[in-house]
Amino acid sequence: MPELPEVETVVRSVAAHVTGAQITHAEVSSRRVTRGDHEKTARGLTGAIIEAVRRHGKQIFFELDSGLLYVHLGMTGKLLWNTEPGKYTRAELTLDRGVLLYDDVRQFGRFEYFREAPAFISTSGPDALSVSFEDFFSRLRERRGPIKPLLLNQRFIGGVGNIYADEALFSARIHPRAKAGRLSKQRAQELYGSILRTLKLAIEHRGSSISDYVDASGERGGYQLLHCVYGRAGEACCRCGAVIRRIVLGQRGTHYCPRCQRT
DNA sequence: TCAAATGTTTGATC
DNA sequence: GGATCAAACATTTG
Repeated sequence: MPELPEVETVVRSVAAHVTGAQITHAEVSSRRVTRGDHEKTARGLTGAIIEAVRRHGKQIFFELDSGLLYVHLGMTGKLLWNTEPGKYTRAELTLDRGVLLYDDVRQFGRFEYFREAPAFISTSGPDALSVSFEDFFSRLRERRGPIKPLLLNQRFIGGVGNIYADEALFSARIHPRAKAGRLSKQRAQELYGSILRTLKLAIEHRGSSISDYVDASGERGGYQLLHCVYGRAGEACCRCGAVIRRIVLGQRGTHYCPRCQRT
């Protein structure tokens, strides 16, 4: 479900409620989102104090006074503050000042306690909002494949998902099949700037709500109204009027303007 | 009934 | 060894 702007919005709304709170009780029912050991997560969280909530790419870290809670929303995960648990509630944390739920229909997400930061965290690439152009460009040049799937690769940069990859490529006028390593420095600069601008603007609009994304307070985002290509196949390009096309690239639906975007 | 959905991991293949 | 690609995961919705 969520990409960097949605995760950032969730983190901000959750952090405002839970920073400094103590977890008095933890119910964790899903073995899937805890990768097998839901009891470990429930035990580790009980009694812990939440010192901070951070985001790296699409990953969320609740820093505790002992250990950490790692949350990845996957496709359908939600963190909800002070709402009633439902059919898809996978974890319920009772805090000294309210209740935090983890809901996840498809259970592609994760909600897991670790005493020490696990190794897989360091395999994630630099956050899309923090990576420097030099780093971005030098690693871009090593890649021979198409640019779109590379932007979705979280080891390349963290945080860009299917919506914002398509929107950023449109903004930079780059075709999703363009070879990553063949982009000129100038076009790479254009892309880098487009990624940052697109993500920051989406954060200002509190993310994109395509189907059911909501932040911790149940609020929908507004950025979907500003999408130029994502979900607009068959409609007119807002820049040139050509018909927006949808193809499948790297197993993901990919939307682009065949006239504006060059390889 | 089929296709598609804001994502990642795994295993095969180049 | 690395990059790339398809399949798998589970469920809903059109």
